[in-house]
Amino acid sequence: MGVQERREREKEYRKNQILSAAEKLFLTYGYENVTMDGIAKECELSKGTLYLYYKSKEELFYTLVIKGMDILINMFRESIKNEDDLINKLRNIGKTYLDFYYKYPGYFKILNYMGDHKNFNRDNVFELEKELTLKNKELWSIDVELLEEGKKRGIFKKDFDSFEFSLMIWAASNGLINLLDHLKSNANLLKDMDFEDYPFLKINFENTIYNLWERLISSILEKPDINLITNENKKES
Amino acid sequence: MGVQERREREKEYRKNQILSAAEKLFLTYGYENVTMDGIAKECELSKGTLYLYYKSKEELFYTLVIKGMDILINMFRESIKNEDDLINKLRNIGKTYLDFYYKYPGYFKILNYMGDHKNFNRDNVFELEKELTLKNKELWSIDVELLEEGKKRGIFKKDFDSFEFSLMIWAASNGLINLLDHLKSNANLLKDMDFEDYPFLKINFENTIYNLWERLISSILEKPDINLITNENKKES
Amino acid sequence: MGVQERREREKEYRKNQILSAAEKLFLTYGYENVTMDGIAKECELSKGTLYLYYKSKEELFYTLVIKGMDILINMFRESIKNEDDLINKLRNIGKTYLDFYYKYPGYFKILNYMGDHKNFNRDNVFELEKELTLKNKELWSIDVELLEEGKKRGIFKKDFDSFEFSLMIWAASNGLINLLDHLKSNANLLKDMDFEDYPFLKINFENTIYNLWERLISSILEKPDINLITNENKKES
Amino acid sequence: MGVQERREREKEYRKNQILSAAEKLFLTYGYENVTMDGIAKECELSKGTLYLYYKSKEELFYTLVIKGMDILINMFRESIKNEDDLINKLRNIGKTYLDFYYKYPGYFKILNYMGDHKNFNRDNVFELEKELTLKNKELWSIDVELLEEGKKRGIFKKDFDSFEFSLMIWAASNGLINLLDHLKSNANLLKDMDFEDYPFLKINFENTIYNLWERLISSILEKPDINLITNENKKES
DNA sequence: AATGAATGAGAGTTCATTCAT
DNA sequence: AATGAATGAACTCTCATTCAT
Repeated sequence: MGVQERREREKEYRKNQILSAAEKLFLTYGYENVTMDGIAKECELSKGTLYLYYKSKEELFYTLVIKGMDILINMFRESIKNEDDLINKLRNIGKTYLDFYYKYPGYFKILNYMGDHKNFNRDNVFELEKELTLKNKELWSIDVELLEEGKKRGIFKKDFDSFEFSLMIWAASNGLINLLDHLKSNANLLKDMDFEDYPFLKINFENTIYNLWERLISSILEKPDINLITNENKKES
Repeated sequence: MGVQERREREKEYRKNQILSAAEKLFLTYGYENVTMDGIAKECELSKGTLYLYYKSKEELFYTLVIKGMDILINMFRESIKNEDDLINKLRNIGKTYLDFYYKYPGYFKILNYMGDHKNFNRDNVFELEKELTLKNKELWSIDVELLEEGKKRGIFKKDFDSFEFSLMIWAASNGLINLLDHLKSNANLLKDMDFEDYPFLKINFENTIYNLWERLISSILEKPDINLITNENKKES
Repeated sequence: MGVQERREREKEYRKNQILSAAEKLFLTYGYENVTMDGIAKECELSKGTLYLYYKSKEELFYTLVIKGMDILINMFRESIKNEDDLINKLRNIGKTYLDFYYKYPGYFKILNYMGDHKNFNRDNVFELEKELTLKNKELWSIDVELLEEGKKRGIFKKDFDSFEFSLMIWAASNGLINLLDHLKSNANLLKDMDFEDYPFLKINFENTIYNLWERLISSILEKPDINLITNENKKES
Repeated sequence: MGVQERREREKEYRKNQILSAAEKLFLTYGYENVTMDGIAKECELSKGTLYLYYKSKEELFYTLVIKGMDILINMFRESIKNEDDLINKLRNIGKTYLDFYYKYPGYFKILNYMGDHKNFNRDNVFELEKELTLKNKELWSIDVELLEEGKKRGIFKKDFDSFEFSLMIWAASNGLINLLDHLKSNANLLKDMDFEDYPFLKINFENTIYNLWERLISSILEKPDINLITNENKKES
């Protein structure tokens, strides 16, 4: 019946309404500085209603983390589907991670420096960490396969460990984006000081992260004749 | 006179006594999982006394962050003092950051992903962020100067932005160490799953971070004939 | 007409459906450990529907107490209907109270130590206590009449107050059954201690309560030549 | 020092202050209808202070139960210390139980029909029930020993089980006192109805309970020539 | 008649901070 | 200077009841 369908839709809508409010607050203030009262006020529902849709604050946060991971994985898969060139595939992965941050800065944060599991109940931590680890492995595997294939085809050198390189490039990207985020979220603060002319406020991070990937990719090329993206041809973000 | 001096000394002693207890607890359990009661018990003073020396829990934490930064800055300075070779100086900075993590994992954490400022009072956040930014700038400047000098001497290429590169290499290192820390603190969890044979548990992180630096440094060398540290000559940690 | 009748029947059916669910839960878990959600789930109706038939959780419980009292009264009446001997009539009343406990332990409980009226609204307490008192009076009157008749017929002594004796024998029985119930519900606990061989775990309560009645009845007999039920001829429960 | 002593005394005073408030409320309204807020208000302290002296609501209640048990045991011991006659010793025990109720009605209630352990944490229930059972056994043992000695000396018949009789007389007394208490606490209610002339409002319970004991003791005497306390020589309470 | 989403007051407990001693 | 008892606001979570559909 149409009634049941509508109910289902409304239910889904509410769940999202709550999740959005939670996302906004968790990302801004961190897990322990967000209260259920706060989330209730943010989504203009009563506190009791929150518990109709999520059985605890923990579950609400947990849901957010899982959702973020799924988005990320999908974006990675999409980014290499229609690209044939091996090196470009690698590049796309790098770009995609930055894209993810731009599109979903909240999720990016939650998946990163908000990811220490506080006093979560042990079962939740276990499951959460298991899922995160599996997804991460999946993510890194994409790189590893590309690198291995490149070695076989003689595009990449053979004297490095593909998994280690994959981990390195991924972690490094993470570090850069985190820095970017930190600077962005403190931008107003920095302006209130006398830091307007500080060099890191003028950095084009998009370019910097491409730069990082180019340098690292270049370092494993059998024939490193590829032109780096330099300051001459960077895009303004 | 002597009396006042003694008083001053005793006051300093108390402040340190309290800070040591706070350090032990904050660095182990994180800001919100530590109570003033806990700190009082740890340093065997009464709760009231804590407030005689620090005006709030916030200030106590704040003091620790600053202390951590100072430690880091000093380690950086030390690491290049007695090294003449420009490239080795750069390398030393990379190594030092990892050293800092190994020696002071708690401080590393509070300077990084514990660095989201909770709901600190605005004045404290402002000052804290200001100091952090200044120290960071100081830190990056060391790199920038080395790079600029290298350019002048013809050791490094001239087509890259020194500040951007400095930021990049530092942030990338940060990302790698964070990953290392995350894996370490979840090692037991990962073993409880069926992840014992997963590749990232076997990675030598010390080597990986050197590797990262070598690749990035190599990418800016005018004559990239330097041998990378490869899997053949890595150290076991 | 037929429609209205059907409606009436359906209404009655719903009321019973709800009451049965409530009965099951209240008698098992006690008033405060039962939620309206729980009752709704148990009778497979929505929570809102409950309020269509009973105006509050209180009223639902109240209805059960009254129901329990009616069951008890009926059992008492039945127990003496077909017995001619005066002394046996008295004995039957005693037996019946134990029977009631065995058949309806939940009702026994709510009529006894669950009978402290929580924070019921004053009107309900008033009415409840009024009905309970009336029923109790009815119950005790049965004894009183038997005793008075016995006095008249010269079977019982004349130097005691019938009402006082009736009260005494009833209250004493209550105490014994309560003890039995308490021991039963803590039996597992007692076994977890080293109390398995404790004497009260081996007591045959059925026999004990008969014993009590025999002793008390015997104490008012004009010719106390009646044999007590002793350990020799007790029944196993 | 005197200071420390005073502190100790004040601490003890506070503990009692809180316990008294808790006693008053728990006994009147029952465990679940009393809130920590309520207790705090009653003893004119803040809610937080309660937790300085008792670590939970449960512990507060638990403390009350234990305290009540100790009082009761002591009263029993005292009641037979200076009495040589065996039968009088038995009588004293009966009297003492009623005394306990008159002196400490709150504790009496807590030890009886408020004694179902709600959702207490399992460890507390276990310990509580263990202590209660041990004390009860101690209490019943006094009777059992008296009865056994009486059998040996030829004062009591030999055809009954001492433990069963002890249990019976104790439980019966309990039942009577509970009834008394129930009637007392509903006396106002009963007067608001048209029950002023109801027979149970005129019962002298003190006499009734003596009466019960006399009848039961009499039923086990080898030579039952002892005069019962009758309506002629009863005391007014 | 029946639903079940929504409410909001209130539960037990924690803890940074204050202040009389 | 040092104490630690006292505070009270804030926390997460529960649940009887209401009401639009």
